[in-house]
Amino acid sequence: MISQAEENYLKALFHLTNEMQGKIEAGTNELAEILDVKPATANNMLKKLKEKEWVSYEKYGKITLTDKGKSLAVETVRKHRLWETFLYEKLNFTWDEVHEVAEQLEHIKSDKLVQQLERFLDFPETDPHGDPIPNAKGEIKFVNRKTLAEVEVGKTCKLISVKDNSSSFLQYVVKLGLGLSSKIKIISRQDFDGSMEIEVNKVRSSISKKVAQNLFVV
Amino acid sequence: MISQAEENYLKALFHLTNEMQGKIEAGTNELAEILDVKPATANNMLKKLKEKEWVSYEKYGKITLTDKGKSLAVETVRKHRLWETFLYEKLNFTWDEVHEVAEQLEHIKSDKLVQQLERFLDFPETDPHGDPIPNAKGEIKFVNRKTLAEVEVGKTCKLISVKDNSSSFLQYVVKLGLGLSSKIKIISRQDFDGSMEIEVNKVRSSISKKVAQNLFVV
DNA sequence: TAACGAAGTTAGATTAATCTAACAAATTTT
DNA sequence: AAAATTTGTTAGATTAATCTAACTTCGTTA
Ligand SMILES: [Mn+2]
Ligand SMILES: [Mn+2]
Ligand SMILES: [Mn+2]
Ligand SMILES: [Mn+2]
Repeated sequence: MISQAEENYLKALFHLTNEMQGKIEAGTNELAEILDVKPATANNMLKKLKEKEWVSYEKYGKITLTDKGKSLAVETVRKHRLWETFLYEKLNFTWDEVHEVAEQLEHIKSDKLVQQLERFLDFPETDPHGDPIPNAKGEIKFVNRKTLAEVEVGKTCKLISVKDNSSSFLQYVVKLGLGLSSKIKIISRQDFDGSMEIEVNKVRSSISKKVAQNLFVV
Repeated sequence: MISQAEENYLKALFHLTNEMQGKIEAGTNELAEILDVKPATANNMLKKLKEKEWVSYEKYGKITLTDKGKSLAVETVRKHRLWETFLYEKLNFTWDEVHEVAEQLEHIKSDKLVQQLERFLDFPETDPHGDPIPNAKGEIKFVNRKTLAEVEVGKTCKLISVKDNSSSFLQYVVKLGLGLSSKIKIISRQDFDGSMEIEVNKVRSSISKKVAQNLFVV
């Protein structure tokens, strides 16, 4: 029986290796970092995951998910995003509130629950942050997207998802007048720090490069 | 922060002491029994619960919940029954399937979730087994009920709740043609073993005393 | 009331998940 | 290539929840 901790590690590895543009392997420290544990702890867990054949990794080497590990991770991601959608669509949660509770709900073990929840939500394709929801077979509908930081000055684009799911970031995004599907026009960009001025619904704001890199657009 | 195990112990104590007719205190062994752990384990946990002032108990003495402990237990019962209702009403679960999943869902920590779930379900008063759902203040609408074993021969009564929530028992109840609100007529009762013949929708069945004691009627 | 069986407790071990501190290897910088 | 920095590992300790085996206390019955 897979534990909650194990599910969290596999999910984190999936985010690091499969959902990151141009990355297919992860390191102990970055894994520890996003799980908010010490590297020693992650290292200890890695040994267990390797033993169970959910990751492949050798001492001092890089970490990758095995097929089995990836499929377990995707199942957890699927549950996470279905629950976020449920909270948002049915229980009046805002998009900055759903993540924390979904972190707990994703660990509930019941195949029927997931299947019925998906039907109840009418087979949603994306969660409240614009991220794709894997289907029952573990297939993920990939959307070609880039970050706002990569868009040229003068162009207009549409926000389709956010990278950082923290409530502080999401609340800031709302404050900028942004939500999923918002049209964003790039007014100007500073060369030296990558900060930029954008226009949303006729309102102009200045945002840092860091912020722009956390907004995915098409 | 209260752990899942602690919540399970408090809930079990609540069932033993507050929801059992004519019982206000529990023993270590029966507590261990319903939680499916060894007496030594329960004893160990009892020390922690006492330390946290959620139970009052002295070595070799009886166990009772403190006010704080009772209120925590009721909150967990409330969540359990709301989730059971959700699974039954919205996700097409049958009444013998809801308990196991609710055992997990009851531990999710989010006040907003509980409050919104209750609203979403339109403030249900009872769960799929006929048990009352405590309100947000922890108040429970008590219904005067007796077990089928106590009903006189010749009388007709109505099933309002079941004591045993195990799926094997619930499936047996369904097989008898029974569900909540079913009318049951007592045809006869054997003196020596308390078994009885009942009639439900013109169909007669014979049930043991044990079964009759697990059916609550008015 | 003494003994017996039931109920309850203690001691010591185990497992999972975490930590700190010290150490080792790998990579980058000078 | 040596030094410095970053990355990763090990050893040992801690906490929560569980177990088994042995022991103690309680309550009932002869
Ligand atoms: Mn989680
Ligand atoms: Mn999300
Ligand atoms: Mn439970
Ligand atoms: Mn119930």
